[in-house]
Amino acid sequence: MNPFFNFTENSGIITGNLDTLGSSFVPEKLPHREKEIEHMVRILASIMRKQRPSNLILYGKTGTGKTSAAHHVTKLLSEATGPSTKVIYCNCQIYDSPYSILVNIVNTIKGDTEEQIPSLGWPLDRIYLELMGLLSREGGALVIILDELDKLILKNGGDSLYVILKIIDDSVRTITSIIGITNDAHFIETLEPRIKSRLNQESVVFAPYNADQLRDIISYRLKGVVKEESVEPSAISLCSAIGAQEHGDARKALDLMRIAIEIAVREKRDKLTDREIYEARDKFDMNVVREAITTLPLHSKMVLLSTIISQETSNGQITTGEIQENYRNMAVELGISPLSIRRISDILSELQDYGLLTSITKSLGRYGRTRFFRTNGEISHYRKYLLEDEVLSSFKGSRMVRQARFDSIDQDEAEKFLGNIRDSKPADD
DNA sequence: ACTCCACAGGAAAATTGGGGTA
DNA sequence: TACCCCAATTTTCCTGTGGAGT
Repeated sequence: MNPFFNFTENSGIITGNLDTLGSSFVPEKLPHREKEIEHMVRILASIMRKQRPSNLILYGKTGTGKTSAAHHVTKLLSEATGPSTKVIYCNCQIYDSPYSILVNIVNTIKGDTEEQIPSLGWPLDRIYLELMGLLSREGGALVIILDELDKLILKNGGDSLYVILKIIDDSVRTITSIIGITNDAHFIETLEPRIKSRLNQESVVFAPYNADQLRDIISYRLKGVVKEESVEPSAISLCSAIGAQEHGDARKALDLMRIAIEIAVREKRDKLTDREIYEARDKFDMNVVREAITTLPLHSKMVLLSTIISQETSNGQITTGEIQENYRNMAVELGISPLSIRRISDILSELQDYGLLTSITKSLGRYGRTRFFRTNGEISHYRKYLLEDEVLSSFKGSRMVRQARFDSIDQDEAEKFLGNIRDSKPADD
């Protein structure tokens, strides 16, 4: 018997495609976002009158439907105007330079029928000219969706945005407009005035969903995917409650539901209850950490491993200096040339951004000012995921000895020093 | 009040490596 | 093949900083 058939036969509770619960799926309707969508439509409607609309900025936390709404509205727009309107979606976490964004725009407009330009090698102005050529040829309208716009500003100031705003001015035959999406409401304030004024934006705020709204959303998305009677109402409520706790994050709530259904199918259970939701949550949290760690570049992994090794032996928070030292030793042992101290400092900040580490900056007076780091999750999990790396797997059995930076100081002082660290309260950010 | 530690983090220079061109 | 351009990454250099010691 082919083992794969086990998975087709008993999918008792499933009646449709689970992908519709994924974050990339754009549903027909977005419950509880009617007002926001109407607002967006009203502004983009200028395109129908061959006028340039204001640029739109969508604010809201993750999983509040900003991206879905942008896709939804632009899809409606395309349907209304036909192929003369081009919509380009650009995630600024991936396309984070003027260069890569322009390449993305040009290649999307060209589509499959024309030869794409290479993602590296061409000078910026040549790509820009190419784009201008395309735009004056195509006419119509161009809507550029810039998702995670704040990441773009963070990375290289307003430069990228400036280039894109320039497209708007320079494209005479094509109406060009931007939809910026961000979860950081303050980022606009950090922009240079010349960019801020050119952005002349309308903003749409996406408030977090509450548990009731999340329940509606989940129920709506579940239609046609699973048998209605096989999902207990309390499971949906629980799922919504968890999503509501996570600042009204519909993405997380839907992800949880999807994982829960997968668990139920795999375990051949015929009902979806709270139990599956709880199991899904545990799995979800683990997966996020695992994904974050295993996809890290080698040097970042080494820095993280240095951190957890130090933390294990000192059972407290450890300083940048200690991590640096461990990292260097590790590099020597592996025969890899270490990165500079400055870079490690940045890597530590990155690890913090990923939520793998937390730090507090503390001044110890005579003993300097430094950050104290601590892992966020289970050290054993971190270690397990890190050691999956081929290069780092050689550290499996071996225990690295913490470099005692107190060798030169006497024991009392060292104790006092450690005491300080333990007593220190985490900063409230 | 002043010093000085051990860094943080900004800015600019240097390196790396893909891709085009002669 | 040698060489130029370019963006991205990393290093080098630098100034700034909070608070225990003095």
